[in-house]
Amino acid sequence: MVTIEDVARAAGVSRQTVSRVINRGPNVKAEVRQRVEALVEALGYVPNLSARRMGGGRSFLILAVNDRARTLENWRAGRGNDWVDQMLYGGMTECERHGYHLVFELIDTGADVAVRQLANVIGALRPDGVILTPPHSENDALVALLDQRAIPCARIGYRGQGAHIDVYMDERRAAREITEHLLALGHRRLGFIAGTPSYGASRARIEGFRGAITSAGLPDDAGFVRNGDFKFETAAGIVAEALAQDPAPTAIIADNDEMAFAVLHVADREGVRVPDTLSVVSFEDTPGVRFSVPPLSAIRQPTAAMIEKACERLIAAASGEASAGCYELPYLYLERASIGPGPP
Amino acid sequence: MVTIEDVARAAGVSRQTVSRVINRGPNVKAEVRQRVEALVEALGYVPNLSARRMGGGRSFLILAVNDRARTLENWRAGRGNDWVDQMLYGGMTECERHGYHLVFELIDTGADVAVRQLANVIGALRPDGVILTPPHSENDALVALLDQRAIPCARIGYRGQGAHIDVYMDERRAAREITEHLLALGHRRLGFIAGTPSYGASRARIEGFRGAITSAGLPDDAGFVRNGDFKFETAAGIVAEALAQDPAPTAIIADNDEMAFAVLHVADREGVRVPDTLSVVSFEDTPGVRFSVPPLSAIRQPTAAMIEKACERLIAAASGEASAGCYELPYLYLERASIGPGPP
DNA sequence: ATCGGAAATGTGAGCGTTCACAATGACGGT
DNA sequence: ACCGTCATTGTGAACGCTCACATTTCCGAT
Repeated sequence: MVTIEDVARAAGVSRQTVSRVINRGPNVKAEVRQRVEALVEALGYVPNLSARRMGGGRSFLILAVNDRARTLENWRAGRGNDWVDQMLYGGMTECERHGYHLVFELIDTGADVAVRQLANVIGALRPDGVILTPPHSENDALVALLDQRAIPCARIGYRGQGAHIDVYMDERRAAREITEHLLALGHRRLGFIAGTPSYGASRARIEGFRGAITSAGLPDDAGFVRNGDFKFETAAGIVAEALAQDPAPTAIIADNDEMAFAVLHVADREGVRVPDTLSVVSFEDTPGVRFSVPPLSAIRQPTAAMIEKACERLIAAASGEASAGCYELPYLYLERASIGPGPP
Repeated sequence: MVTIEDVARAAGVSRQTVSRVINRGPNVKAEVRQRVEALVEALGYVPNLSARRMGGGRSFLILAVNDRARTLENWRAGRGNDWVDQMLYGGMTECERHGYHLVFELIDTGADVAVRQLANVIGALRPDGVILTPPHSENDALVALLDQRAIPCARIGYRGQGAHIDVYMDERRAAREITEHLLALGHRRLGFIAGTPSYGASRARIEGFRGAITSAGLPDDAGFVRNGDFKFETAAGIVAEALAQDPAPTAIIADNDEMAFAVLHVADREGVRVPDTLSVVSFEDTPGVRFSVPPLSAIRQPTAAMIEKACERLIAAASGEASAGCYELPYLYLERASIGPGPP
């Protein structure tokens, strides 16, 4: 393999000058820079990342951390992992732009285990930045560890005090807006099937849902909230019960696609037409929703964009820029056939 | 950060002895080994991968290469990327088991570009092994580059001469078996909507499909083949035309889910009931198929298992074991409601 | 011509490992 | 007690880069 020394020799300069050229450092004569660049190209020289890291302390690696249980569960269930997929998309694209590489790892949820596992990974890899996704983004012990090791950290789906890089969307506003949208369509009896309360975004959405109902001057029982667990079966039970009420809800918001599918399924079984007598909206928008019958309207987290932003800020941080801050990204609302006007 | 030297000092041994312990080398007294291991744990020592790579030539990195166009297209279309997702699952799980890390990269399709891009990535990362997925697994220039750099390489979905690590499933047999299954159900008029002919697996499946028809003693026109492009629209056109034939096919096999969805869509539009008068099978099985109406029967590539196997063999190769060879993995056939008996 | 200072370039050291080899220790056989 | 052998441990050097600093070159002002 050709090293920096080979290029230096060929160009008749010292390795440090070649190093300056690669790193776009100042104080290199234009003529020399060109000559070196040509040689780099001609010899096919590619700087060795390990050596760069040894010499200069930068690894050109960004570590993206996901929750093991949640990720594996999706995989094992054959359910796919759109979140992971979107992360990869946003992360890789941005990393590539800056000559960085993305390494994806899973760590467990428990506080102690998580810290130990993260310590191991950053010890081995020495990434220039770490992306924490829910629920790890809410784990202060992990953030403390990274702070102590002076590794910049970006939290996804979490809004802190501005001392770190926080990238998120406004879950509450999204829930509020979609609820207002349904109210404007004439719905007066709404249901929200939430996920587990431990899920921060879920709590925020419930707030938004309730807020919209209250602000519209409607009685509290115009909108009911039930906690599911993101699973089909549980949600199906909740839906069956809800549809049996009198008056029955004319619109249901589900916290994720699987539960929204349960709504469609039960509605079909009970002879309730969607969207004619029941409107359905989901808070996830995995690829499958386009093929459900009818296709689901959904609010989608800007996952790829969030990870892209996180990478961008982390790389900036590694380059010495000040980059902490709170970055709110807009969500997408994708209206499809599962939503329609309320009762006359 | 604590280094090997710190551990050595604390244990009262030399760094080389600590190195032997970490690498499970021979010739270390049990008592010393224990003492060192305890200290490693106590001090939280984690070997620095960059330094390891500098000293010993091993990077503990596996590089997984995917096709950029195909991957990005899926992402941009909001279609998700089950393949990538499955790769990650199988790859990470296996890498983690051996203290390895998986790095995922995209490269373009053209021969020259691909070689240049791969050269850049392996130059920077110096991975201990590279996984090539279709269509790169069929690109000899890439394999030659890796051979020249002495980096072990695993090809997914391709069967070579045994000089490399090839991991694949028998596409032809899968197609043959599903066709035979349809014939056994009484279908006598079958259609195969293939992808683009440049896709090797697609060609193999066509062979299997035709083989089954012929072996059953049926005339060639009992099974027709049409080339689509994996896209909904094109497939929809093909299906509309096919269903208008007399006699119309009673079973259609599609090369991927999107085209299978097109079959369902057109059938519904034309008033053809699935599975009553038309059976549908897909060759992909992304998560969404479970939610289609009716759910699609499908043959699924053992993607995660293939990548897992590839990683396992690559890591073995990096550890000095002989590991080249051809590894055929079993596919899965998932029968769902889209398939039924043929006409009486 | 001379000098000062900035721009351009070069030099030694060090990053944390492993390698190849050297040195020491232990143990059994004579 | 002594030697050979093997097991165990230690020692420089090297890997390919960047850092901090030293040196040289250049240019305009005196």
